[in-house]
Amino acid sequence: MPAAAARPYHHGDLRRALLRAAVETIGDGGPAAMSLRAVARRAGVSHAAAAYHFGDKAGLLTAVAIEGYQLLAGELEQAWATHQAYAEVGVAYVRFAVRHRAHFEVMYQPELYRADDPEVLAARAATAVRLYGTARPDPGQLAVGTAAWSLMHGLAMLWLDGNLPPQVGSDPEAVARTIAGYLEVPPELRGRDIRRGR
Amino acid sequence: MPAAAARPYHHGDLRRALLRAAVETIGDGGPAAMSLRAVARRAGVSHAAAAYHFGDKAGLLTAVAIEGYQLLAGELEQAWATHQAYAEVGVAYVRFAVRHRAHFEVMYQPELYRADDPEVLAARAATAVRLYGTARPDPGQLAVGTAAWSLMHGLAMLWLDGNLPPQVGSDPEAVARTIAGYLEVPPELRGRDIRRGR
DNA sequence: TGTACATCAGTGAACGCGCGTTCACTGATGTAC
DNA sequence: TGTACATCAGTGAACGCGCGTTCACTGATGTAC
Repeated sequence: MPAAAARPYHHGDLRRALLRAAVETIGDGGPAAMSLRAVARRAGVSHAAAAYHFGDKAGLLTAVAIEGYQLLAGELEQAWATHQAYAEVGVAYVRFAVRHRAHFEVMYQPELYRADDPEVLAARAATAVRLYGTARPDPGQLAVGTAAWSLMHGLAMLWLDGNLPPQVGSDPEAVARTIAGYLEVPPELRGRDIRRGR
Repeated sequence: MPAAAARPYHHGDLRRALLRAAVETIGDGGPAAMSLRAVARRAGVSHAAAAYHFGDKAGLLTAVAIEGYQLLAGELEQAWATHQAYAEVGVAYVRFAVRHRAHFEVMYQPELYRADDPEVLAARAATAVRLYGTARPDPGQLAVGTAAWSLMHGLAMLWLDGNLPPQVGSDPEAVARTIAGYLEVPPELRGRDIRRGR
């Protein structure tokens, strides 16, 4: 067992700690503010340690994107399992964007990381399945799914950028639920419509 | 009249040329790739000239944002004037994002520029009026307008990021028109509905 | 239980680079008389 | 028409900075025997 007083030479779980530090750094200043050096400073290690664990800067951002897509897929799945309502999947999407802003901002800027990484592709595909409701959408599902995704993605983006007028209020999930009601989703895709208590 | 052969010391319209060079540079590599030096190189002048005309880097990006909002407001207004259909305003929004990608990417990252600049605020307000159909939307207009804006903004973002599945095709305006059809817009806000030829 | 050795984890210094900003300057243009 | 002078537009060099990457190294851990 290492001595508890002085920091041990080996961290124990530095990779995870660096990942968290990266997310915090992005949360503070956006993806542009994330440098390997800034992340290492926050984690209290030398910047070479960050390069050691992730190879290079793109490797670290790729890890952030993978974690983000996995988190998002999980939350969308849980929303559907809990509510059985398509609208609530959209609400969960917006909630994820607001609560995990750093992940979200990285995920949707593929030029920041290695978007063709197998783990990225797999995690992103898992997200798409939840958004379209199926792995192989027919044309109708594709159109509705793209509309729903666009609706929630747009709200998330406009919200995060602070571009919406102040009158829309301060509760992004409520806004998401409201505007989801303006989308004509065919009943067979809709699920149990909790807005009307059915 | 200056000699046509050798480049004259005075450019004539260097400010405009630098602005165009900035847009081209952002178009090539995204906002992160835009530096005063890269822009000046592209315009064929010293980088100090760029600082002279715009004060600093944020000043140049502010100019890009202003131009973008003015262009967008003009195109939305023209779309309404031409089609008298709310859906076509949305299509014009997506078209603008695709055709003026560089402007669009800067506009919606307010931390890149001086978002509180009076010209920015004015041009952005002009855009908002076109999106909401009125300068002072009532709650219903606000909700529908936010839904429509989110829908088109989300499509534009997902399209530009390359995040949509390939099955949606290669014509963003057609996709915009399709998904606009899934939005329940009250008839009094809708305008002449060109989808049904009325 | 001990010992040699391989491997893993993290360090610290060095490198070259592009950057934003500043500043004294010079070339060109406009204007007052 | 000319001349002096102010102002505008653009230059080139210099500065200090943070960055990503590389590399020889060292401390710590695990393993074979």
